[in-house]
Amino acid sequence: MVLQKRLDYGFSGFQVPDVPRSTRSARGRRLFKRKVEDRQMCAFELLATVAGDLLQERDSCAHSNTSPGTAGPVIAQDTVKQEPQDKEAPLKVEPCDPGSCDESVFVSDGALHGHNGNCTSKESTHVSYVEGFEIASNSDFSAKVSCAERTKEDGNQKVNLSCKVNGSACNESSSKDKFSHGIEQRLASDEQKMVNGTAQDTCSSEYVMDLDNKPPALVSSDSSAEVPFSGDHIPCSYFPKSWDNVQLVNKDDDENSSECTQPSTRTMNAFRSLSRIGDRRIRKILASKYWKVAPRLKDGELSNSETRRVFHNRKGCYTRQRSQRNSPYIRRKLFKRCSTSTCDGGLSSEDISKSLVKGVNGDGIASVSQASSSVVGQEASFHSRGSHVKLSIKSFRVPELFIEVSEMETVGSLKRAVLEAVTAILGGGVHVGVVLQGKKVRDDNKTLLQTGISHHDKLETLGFTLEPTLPPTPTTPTPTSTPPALCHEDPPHLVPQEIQNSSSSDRGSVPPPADGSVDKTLTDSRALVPIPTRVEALSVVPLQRKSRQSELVQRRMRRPFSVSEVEALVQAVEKLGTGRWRDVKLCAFDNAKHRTYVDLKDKWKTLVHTARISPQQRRGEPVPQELLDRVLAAHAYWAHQQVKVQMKQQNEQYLLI
DNA sequence: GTTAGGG
DNA sequence: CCCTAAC
Repeated sequence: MVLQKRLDYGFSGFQVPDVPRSTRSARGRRLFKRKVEDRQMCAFELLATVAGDLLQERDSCAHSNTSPGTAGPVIAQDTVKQEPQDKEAPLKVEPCDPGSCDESVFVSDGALHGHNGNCTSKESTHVSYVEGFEIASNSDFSAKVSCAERTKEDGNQKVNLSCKVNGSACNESSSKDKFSHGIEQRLASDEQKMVNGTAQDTCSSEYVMDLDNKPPALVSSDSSAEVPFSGDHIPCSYFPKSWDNVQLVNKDDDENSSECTQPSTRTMNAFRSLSRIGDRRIRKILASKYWKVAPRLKDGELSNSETRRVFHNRKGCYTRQRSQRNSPYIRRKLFKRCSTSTCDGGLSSEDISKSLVKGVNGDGIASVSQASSSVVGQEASFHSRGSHVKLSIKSFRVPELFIEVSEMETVGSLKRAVLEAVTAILGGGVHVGVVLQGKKVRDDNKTLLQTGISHHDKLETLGFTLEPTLPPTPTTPTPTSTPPALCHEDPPHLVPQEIQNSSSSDRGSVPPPADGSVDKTLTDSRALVPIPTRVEALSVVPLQRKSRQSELVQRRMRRPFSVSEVEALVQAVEKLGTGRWRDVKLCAFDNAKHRTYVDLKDKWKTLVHTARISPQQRRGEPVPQELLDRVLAAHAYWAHQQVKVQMKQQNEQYLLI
């Protein structure tokens, strides 16, 4: 039995066929490839690793998952049951509106919170989706439940979301009712939009329904049957509210998930296990140097009231978030680091104002809005002492990365490809832009107040962008006429200001943060860390990882040689000759950190080439012909010298022999 | 780390 | 300007 599972991880467009690899047909592979190609895949190690492991686990279960006695996409109610492993009360999920969910049901997750997913259902016919989940704590339910059904007309999935969730672990009945009611309300409100075909726009932190053209219940009892893509994929459009609260289930689940003794058990265990894997991966990533990881919460650390607040917050932000395009973004709890420079009022992290950053458009803009949807219980209090604008950036829109994988590639290859794509971007510099009311704030020297960012102003229109360090308007110092230091004239330290100014932009380095208060705030907060962003699609082919990766790595800023630099180079080469580029560098460009000896060598190469072509063919800032003549002369001279040296050496060797 | 050369 | 083989 292959269960339709749907795990959203905050990325859109990542699809994995729900079929054991061994049974994946050629058609399936083609479909998969097409899917991968059609939908721009987003890249994150998180995504790759999670998805890959999901596949592996799912496959491992699917292999032993045949239930020959079962016909059609039906899972008996009892098969969905999960044997509780802990003493916690089982999570109970049931459809509240059988009429609208007659062919579909529910699935719930409880695994992430330490529940064991003891799910029961009424009138269930098949498990359709695990729609997502909120990871809150192990003391309260937070499963997200959805129903899906196949429309009889066109086979499209119509989504009926009228499910009732009862978290039996939640002892407070009012809380339960509130939660259930909230779920119902929210799901019901979305149902209409879903059916109306706006589901693609429902990429929200709550859930995303993907109106796939595939029927949801291509669930076959025969795992050997060709079920290349049973409408199942891992759209990865959902990102749990707070990865920090993702809790690992107990380690015994590893064994349970591998046992796969019962279809439902297998599935649920697999799901739980997969979720945990995702968590593990997520944690791994979040623990990387690119993230500021908020303190982990231990199991049970969240009280029920906190959980309820989480839910409430979810509800609060839902309507905003669901309006987002189905675009990848990542939700992340980011505690603002309270440093003396940013929190001179002595505010603790609890004082951090609460804002929600969300992905907005294709430009990778994350906008900040005051919202009561703080991920984990941060209070929405603008502690505006000293008129500080306090922002808590919780998410950034993730740029789309196009991952091209051969259909013959393994999931591992895919993972590596995605990883490299991400690494390539993260390895380079990313700087932060500020968008206010849709306009990019370019003046870094303005104060927040002057820009219109203050604690008085509403911050809904404030957004941030993460951009490659390639500056659209380079702040490269304009070349001056002052020639660089020359080895035979000036001491190396007397390098023109032009070069010295450029010295801070060495290869791979991020331009220093602007002194503008906007950027200062952001950089000081350390909340804006290089989440990969790039507007253009990026592609990676696993088989050509190296070359592809090279395209992805942040390129150095292009810094055309000024005439004065050329003159310095020519002069140095005239003296030192070609082939001693390190000496040339030390002699004439010692303080020009952005000019490596390789650069000088390359420049000489281009100078020689330029001197040999007609002036009409030359581009860029014209180099005086006099300099070019000297280039040719020096080049010829040193070439001749080199020949002479070689001849001499050959003669010596000949004489020795 | 440098140099040389292809891309 | 990048990459890398060769040293």
